[in-house]
Amino acid sequence: MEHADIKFTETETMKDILCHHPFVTDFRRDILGRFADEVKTVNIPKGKTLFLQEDQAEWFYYIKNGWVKLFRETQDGNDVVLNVVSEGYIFGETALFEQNTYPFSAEIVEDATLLAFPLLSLEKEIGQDKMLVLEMLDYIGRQNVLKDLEIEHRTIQNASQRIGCFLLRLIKENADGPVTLRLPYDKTLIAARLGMQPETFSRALTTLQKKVKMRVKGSAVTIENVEQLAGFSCGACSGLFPCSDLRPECVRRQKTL
Amino acid sequence: MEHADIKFTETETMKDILCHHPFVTDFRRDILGRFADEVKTVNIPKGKTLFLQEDQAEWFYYIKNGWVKLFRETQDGNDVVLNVVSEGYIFGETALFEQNTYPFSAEIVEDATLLAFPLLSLEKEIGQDKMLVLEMLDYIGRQNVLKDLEIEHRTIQNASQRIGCFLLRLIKENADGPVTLRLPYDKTLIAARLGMQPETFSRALTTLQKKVKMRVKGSAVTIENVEQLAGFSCGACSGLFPCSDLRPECVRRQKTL
DNA sequence: AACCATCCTTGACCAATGTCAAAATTCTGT
DNA sequence: ACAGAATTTTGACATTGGTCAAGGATGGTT
Repeated sequence: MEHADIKFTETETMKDILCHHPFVTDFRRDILGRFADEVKTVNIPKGKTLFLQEDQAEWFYYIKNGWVKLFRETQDGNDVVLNVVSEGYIFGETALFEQNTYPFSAEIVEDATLLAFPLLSLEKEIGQDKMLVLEMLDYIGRQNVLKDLEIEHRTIQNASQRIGCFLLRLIKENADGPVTLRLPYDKTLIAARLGMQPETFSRALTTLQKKVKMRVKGSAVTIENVEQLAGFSCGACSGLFPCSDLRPECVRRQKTL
Repeated sequence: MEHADIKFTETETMKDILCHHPFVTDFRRDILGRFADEVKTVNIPKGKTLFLQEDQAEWFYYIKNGWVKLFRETQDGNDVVLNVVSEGYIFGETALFEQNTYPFSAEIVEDATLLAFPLLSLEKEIGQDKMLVLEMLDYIGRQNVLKDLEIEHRTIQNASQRIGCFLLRLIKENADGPVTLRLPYDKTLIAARLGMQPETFSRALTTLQKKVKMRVKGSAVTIENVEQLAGFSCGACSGLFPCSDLRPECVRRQKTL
């Protein structure tokens, strides 16, 4: 694996971008002023490794667009994909709790534009800005709840149900009729994201099409009846569809601490 | 399931207890003064349900002793055990990030003594005490990393490896020779904690005894060679034995934000 | 000690997923 | 449109873990 050859560009529309981000939106947008000077925009092509687990951590990242695989490698050489994240997600900031080393590796899996913030600045700001700490606490607290959900999914949902659940969470709007969507990255990676082998994914997807009204053609998926799919997948989950949120990791909660 | 008939007792040695707790130790012990008035000690027998997922959350808890099962029930009636936690663990505080409803259920699985803190006080103090927020951020941040580890375990370790990993984390000291320990709660529950059926647990434990030098007699387990067990289990993990810490969820990190 | 309830183990069988190899399909650049 | 690479699917089979039912073991109570 090859480390990313990161190209730093101007900070340009930093504020515009960040002002739409859940992590710092809603109140205290002015904090951005302090960060903006130190933020770098980086464009990274598919396939590059951003950092490896245990690396000394200098930056944390905000995803402007693209997809990033967060994963770990076991002693005996297997990969475990913890999550594959996109626009609006922040990662790498938990290095602050782990002696400034990243607790997982990160690889770009679809060409991405990231904003890189120095961890040192975050640490400094956290010590000084009460609102920022609260934002951060809120963000990480909700990540926590989502990770419990992930544990739940990997424990009791079978392969087809996990795929159905994955598809449901890709749906943006509350459409009544048929919904068509495009798989955001390789099927092999989706399989890994869901904790299964590519072959199992392929077969389970076929099974799914026999159980619920839907069609798959390449990376295009048409779900005829969202409710039916939800019935199939969400029965093996403690939550009801639509889950707390369609892209829960990227959305701020309403309440303010 | 029956709700706990909580008996409130005097706050007695509150400070003594809390001053040894990672959550509030190290600096700002004086914060306890403010909490101590509102803390209740509760003794709850095995089998009682403390709260259910989605319940309106009033309290968060610190475990003084005993064991508590944190779990969820799926739509179709299955239980998923997220964790089984004991002395030193804090739970229920994430309700703050979920509109004050608990994101999982909690049941006492071994007679427990808990300290109950009002969530309202926590919320209030968080808004006022910068150090407390930092402590909390640190605590929740490390929980986050541990949950990733749990996802990893449930994804790639097989049944025997998960059991071995579980046993290793029960070992308190760095013993060279044979180590004897007692399973802290029912085997059926350990199975659920590790995401497998009781029958699978039973058989996998037998398998484990064939693969590494160890003996099981009832709830007593003697591990002849800890290194060998670690070799067997930790190969399918991204970490090396001994893991970051023996009871990582209960230990403060060295560094201070 | 005898009884009961609970917990744990075992057997027989089944279902789900993983593995390995090969074929089919899709994608990319020319 | 084509060649070559990469991705995905399929087949055959192995392995793991789940299910159901029965049998032991264990612990507490009388």
